[in-house]
Amino acid sequence: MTAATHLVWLRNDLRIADNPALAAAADGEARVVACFVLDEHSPGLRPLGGASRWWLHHSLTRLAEALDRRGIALVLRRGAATDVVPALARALGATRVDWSRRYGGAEIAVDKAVKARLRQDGIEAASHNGALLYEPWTVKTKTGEFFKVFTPFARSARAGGEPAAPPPALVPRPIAGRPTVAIETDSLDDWRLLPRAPDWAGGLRATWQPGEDGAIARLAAFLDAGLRGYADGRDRPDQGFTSRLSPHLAFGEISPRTVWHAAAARLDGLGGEPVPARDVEKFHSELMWREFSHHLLYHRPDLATVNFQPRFDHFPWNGDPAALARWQAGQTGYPIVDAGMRQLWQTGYMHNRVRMIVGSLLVKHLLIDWRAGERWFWDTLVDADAANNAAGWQWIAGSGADAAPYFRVFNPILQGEKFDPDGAYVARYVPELARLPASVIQKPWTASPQTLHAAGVRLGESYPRPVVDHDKGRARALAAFAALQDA
DNA sequence: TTTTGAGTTGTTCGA
DNA sequence: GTCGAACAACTCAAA
Repeated sequence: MTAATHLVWLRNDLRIADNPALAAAADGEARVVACFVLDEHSPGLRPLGGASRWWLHHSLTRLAEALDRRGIALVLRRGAATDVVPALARALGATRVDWSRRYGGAEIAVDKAVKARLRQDGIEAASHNGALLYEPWTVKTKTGEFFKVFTPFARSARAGGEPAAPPPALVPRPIAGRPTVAIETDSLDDWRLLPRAPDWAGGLRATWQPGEDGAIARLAAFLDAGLRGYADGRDRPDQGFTSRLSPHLAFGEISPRTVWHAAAARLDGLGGEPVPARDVEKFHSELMWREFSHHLLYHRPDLATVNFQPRFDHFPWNGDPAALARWQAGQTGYPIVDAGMRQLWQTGYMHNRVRMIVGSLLVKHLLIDWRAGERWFWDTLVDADAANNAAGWQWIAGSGADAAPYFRVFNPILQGEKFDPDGAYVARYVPELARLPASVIQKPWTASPQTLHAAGVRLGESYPRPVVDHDKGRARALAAFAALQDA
């Protein structure tokens, strides 16, 4: 008598530990087969950006190795998931399929269709919570609505119960669990996820270790070196207080509850020096922002393309392509902005504080539609996440939930002086300014000719003048946004 | 139903 | 340099 087969369909949960879908599939005597489907065919699914494709290649490579050590094969397939997953389940003779839930509109539609097809075929199908601390539909206001303000959302979610502790690690399965028949799988190289001609991924390779082991190592490094002092240090792009777990969370290489509880454990000093409660609370709050973004996306599936506040639909955006290109290239003439955009281009990542500064400049000073920024981030960020990216851009534009007042326009000079006081961040990513003294590195156009000459800076040649004067840009933005109120 | 307090991340101006 | 007020009015969420 042959053992039953369970299929686990992995998507944004590329890990072994605390993976409820994998655990459900591996529960019992059945042999387990895992699959990943590169779906570039289903309607509405957004194609992965370039940086995400690079990350996915390496994450899948690591995952295949880790699964193989547990006697589980990873099958790679390309095509519309509604066809591919049921077909694979039938070919394997699988009796059930498990997966972790996704929260975008198109993703939910695909998953529903897959579930219906499987059940038609008499195959059990079960979805699990592998990505969130709180399912979006479980957090509701007293009147049954979804929350549109962060603080009451976070309070209400936690009042319903603190995040569950992750279960103990999955017990490795014996080699006998391997499938006895050969299963066709795509070659990962054929998917061409890695850039070539040119290979622009050098900076990514130097910065990141994709995969579950990399995620665990990053968490450990953060707990030891970033959590203590996090509440204040997290705003400093020149220092190393941020967790940098975002891409690992985006691909599900580590679960949010693993991260949550690992930070909470440091309160007591377990496994290290005790950390002030304020730092742990601030970090937990950032995880709750991730929850809130998913909450918003679930209730507003078009969050990445449609203004959360409809009155923004009439906003007179100025689509100046030359200005957008300068922003993308890190040539705006505002050093903190250019440092951020170049950090993004080189490493696939940008410090959170700097994301707000560059976003504000694009939307307010340049009056460019936030969706242009959202698309650029989607393509270039290794942590590109449908919920976080869309919610973040709508927040900075003022069109989102719980958004800042329109008159809150970031001053890129002041922000640079406040959060990169020595200019170390600018010097690192805008090397042509590295020799300027800290007093002018955030505003090189104010430096004397002697200072510029001594630092080897030729304004307008080696480094541009500001794309728009701050005071003029601010005034223009306030006028445009104020008109929105009267409309 | 009405009322009330509150709301991630800022800047500028004038004292 | 530091401090408080002004910048608008609105929406949200709960009492």
